[in-house]
Amino acid sequence: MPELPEVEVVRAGLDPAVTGATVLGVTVLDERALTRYSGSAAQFEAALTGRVVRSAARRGKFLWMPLQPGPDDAPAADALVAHLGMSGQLLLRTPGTAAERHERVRLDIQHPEHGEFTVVFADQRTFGSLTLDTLVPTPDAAPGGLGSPDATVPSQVAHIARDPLDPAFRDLEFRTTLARKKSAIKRVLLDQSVLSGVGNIYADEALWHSRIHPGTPASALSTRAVNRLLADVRGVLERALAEGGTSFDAQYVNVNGQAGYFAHSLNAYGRTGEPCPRCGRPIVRVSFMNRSSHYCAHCQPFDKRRDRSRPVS
DNA sequence: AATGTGCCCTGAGGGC
DNA sequence: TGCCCTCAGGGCACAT
Repeated sequence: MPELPEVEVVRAGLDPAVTGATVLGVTVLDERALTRYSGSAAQFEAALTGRVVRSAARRGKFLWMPLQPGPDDAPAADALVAHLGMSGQLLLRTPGTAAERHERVRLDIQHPEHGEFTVVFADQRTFGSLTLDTLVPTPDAAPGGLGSPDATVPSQVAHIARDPLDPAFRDLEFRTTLARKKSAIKRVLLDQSVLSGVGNIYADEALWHSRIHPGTPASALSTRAVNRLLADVRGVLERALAEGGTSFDAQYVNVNGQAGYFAHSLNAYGRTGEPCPRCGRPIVRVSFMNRSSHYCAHCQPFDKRRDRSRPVS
């Protein structure tokens, strides 16, 4: 559920507290939070303790905190990488706070000016994870992501495309890629190696704004349609960001545990059976790629002969 | 190479 | 009351 706007809210909340802070201690309460990490929980704790965080950075839905170089004998770890998965949260708490319900990892840090904080990684559905990773140069020599001081990304994030709000995102390359893709446009929007940061909610919203059926082959879209879609993707992401993200339940929150307000602004996602805000006909829901797609069959028409989605009873 | 499918996980909510 | 089912879905391993 956390997509680009939600993850960016977390990054922006984390950045002032962690930049320049020293990791005083690390506690792994549940090793499932380290599925992307090759070592043991003890190794993770040891490798991170004592390190100094340089910033909080983000590309798409991936977060990372570049670290200042550790001692020469320390294991190679250039950054702490976090992915929230579906239900992950990074919370800023005061030291000694009681454990969150689904707390998986706790970092105690000390900021040179703001004092001590506890960074809690909590995750109900355990699809999120933390890991330590090396940083590799970006092929285009542009900054690795928002909040990254240099042109590097964690190696595990290298295959993730830049997100559409990244100044180094290349619209032309995006159009070229879409022209070669025969997959449904909804699938392509969710492909983080094509563009990152868009998940099920904002894919449905952008397609609704652009009046494009989610099953339309990407290559069938005109240049004009792709440009409109990209503009609508950026529009929904920016508006959601301005409202602090989307939340349906207690799963997505900022670093202070507060929910965003964008759910009130959704036009298609989660509105099955409700009138389309544009034409008044009911929003329909189909199951597609093991996910739900919500759209207006009138405003977003499609040639059924090429429609790969199937109705949900 | 490109495309599509299945699975990891927990808790909420509906039906009976 | 409680049990079983479905749903939420990001990312990746795997199959074709």
